[in-house]
Amino acid sequence: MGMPELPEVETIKRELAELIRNKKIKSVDINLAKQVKAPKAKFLKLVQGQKITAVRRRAKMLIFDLQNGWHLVFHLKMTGQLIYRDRSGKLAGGGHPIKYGDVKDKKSGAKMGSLDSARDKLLINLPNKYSHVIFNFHDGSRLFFNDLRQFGWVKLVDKEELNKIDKEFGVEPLEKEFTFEKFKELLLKKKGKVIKPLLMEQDSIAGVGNIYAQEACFCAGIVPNRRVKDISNAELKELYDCLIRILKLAVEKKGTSADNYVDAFGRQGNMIEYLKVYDRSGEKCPRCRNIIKSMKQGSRTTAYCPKCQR
DNA sequence: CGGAGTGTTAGTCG
DNA sequence: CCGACTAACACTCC
Repeated sequence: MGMPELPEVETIKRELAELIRNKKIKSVDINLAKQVKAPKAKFLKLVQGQKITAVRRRAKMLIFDLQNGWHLVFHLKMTGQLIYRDRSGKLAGGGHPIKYGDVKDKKSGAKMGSLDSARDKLLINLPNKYSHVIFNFHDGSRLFFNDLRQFGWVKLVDKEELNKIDKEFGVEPLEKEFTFEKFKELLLKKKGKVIKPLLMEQDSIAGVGNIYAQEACFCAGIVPNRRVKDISNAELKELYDCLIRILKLAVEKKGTSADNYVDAFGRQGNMIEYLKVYDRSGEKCPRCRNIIKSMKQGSRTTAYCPKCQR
């Protein structure tokens, strides 16, 4: 559970933009070829020696612009990580200790990110057995593409292919063009559909996944299996406001680390303590103290409060 | 020890 | 076109 959605990828993007923009890729180690969606020789030829001119995000994808006009596109899927380390191989950011999220695991009570867990220990050892692609920069710093479950990928695309990918995705919910009118128009095009899974359809609204779709529904007081046609205009406005507010807060908190996600420094995000229903089935609703329930929608879990959400 | 659960997305099938 | 389902994978939880 807990995968990079828009806020997590946005966090990595902002950090990497500072860390690797204008750096030159000296070499790339491809340890697991299937995660690189290009012939290896072509990939190495077009990537090695190139300067990264920009780091961008589209939906849940990270894009590195290369000086030669090609682009690296990353999708982290569920357990992908992009972690930067300077030439010392230790902590980025001037040698200060990593400030991990001060978040307690609600099951064990142990502080997450306290370097107690095996995963945390793996994390400070880079490369580790999940470091499937490694970018080595000219200054000795490195970028590790780790992926436990190996669903993530990096593609090498030209401008035309990038445009094609871009067109497959919908509106960016934190951009100006995501107005309430646009939101309504998108939803009402599919008014027979169930709201929560619809919020996650990438070709309508880009970047919303299972966590933030659940949270938006809770915030708006809408039960996640309502059909769009049964939701009033006032409720849709509430949902729209909630979605934007939650995504912005999540970016501010550097994302949700429910499981594998860490930012470009290898730090956990701090959003989990602001989540109201996600992974809280069986706990008390923070609003009405009734018990939070969960249901399956498609193959994914949705948690909701049966009293607060109608 | 073993089976279920975890979630993103492409793909298949009816 | 649509929904339902599965595969890809590895680890955790019960």
